[in-house]
Amino acid sequence: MPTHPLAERIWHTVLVIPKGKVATYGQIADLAGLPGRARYVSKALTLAPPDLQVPWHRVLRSNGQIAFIAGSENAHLQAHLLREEVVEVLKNKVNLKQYIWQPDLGELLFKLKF
DNA sequence: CCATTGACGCAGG
DNA sequence: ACCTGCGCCAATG
Repeated sequence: MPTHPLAERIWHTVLVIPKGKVATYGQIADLAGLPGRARYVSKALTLAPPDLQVPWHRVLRSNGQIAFIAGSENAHLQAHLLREEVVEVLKNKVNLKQYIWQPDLGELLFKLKF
């Protein structure tokens, strides 16, 4: 079982997104200290061990869209999980104005130890 | 070692 | 709103 140090930073950052809020891939990369590596966030999420319970469904594209192809199984699952926590999903996308997570940096610094 | 691959982002047109 | 190209870079084969 190989270990993924960079991916772990991503996982822990995503774990801090509150229920009912969403973040973007780029935002998570920045907060995790990996600016410009939005693509890697998606990769890391696929590697996340299930027992960690990473709320991957709270991560969206910079325009609020669900990254999976519209209509795909994954897209439906993500939309479902979001609606379960009262996040509105219309046309495969979320209104970021309304649901974007605006973390308190002090708290973030406390919760993430890097 | 070299090439390809992404659950991306952004600037243009 | 839709499309195209380019930058990005760890991981994979």
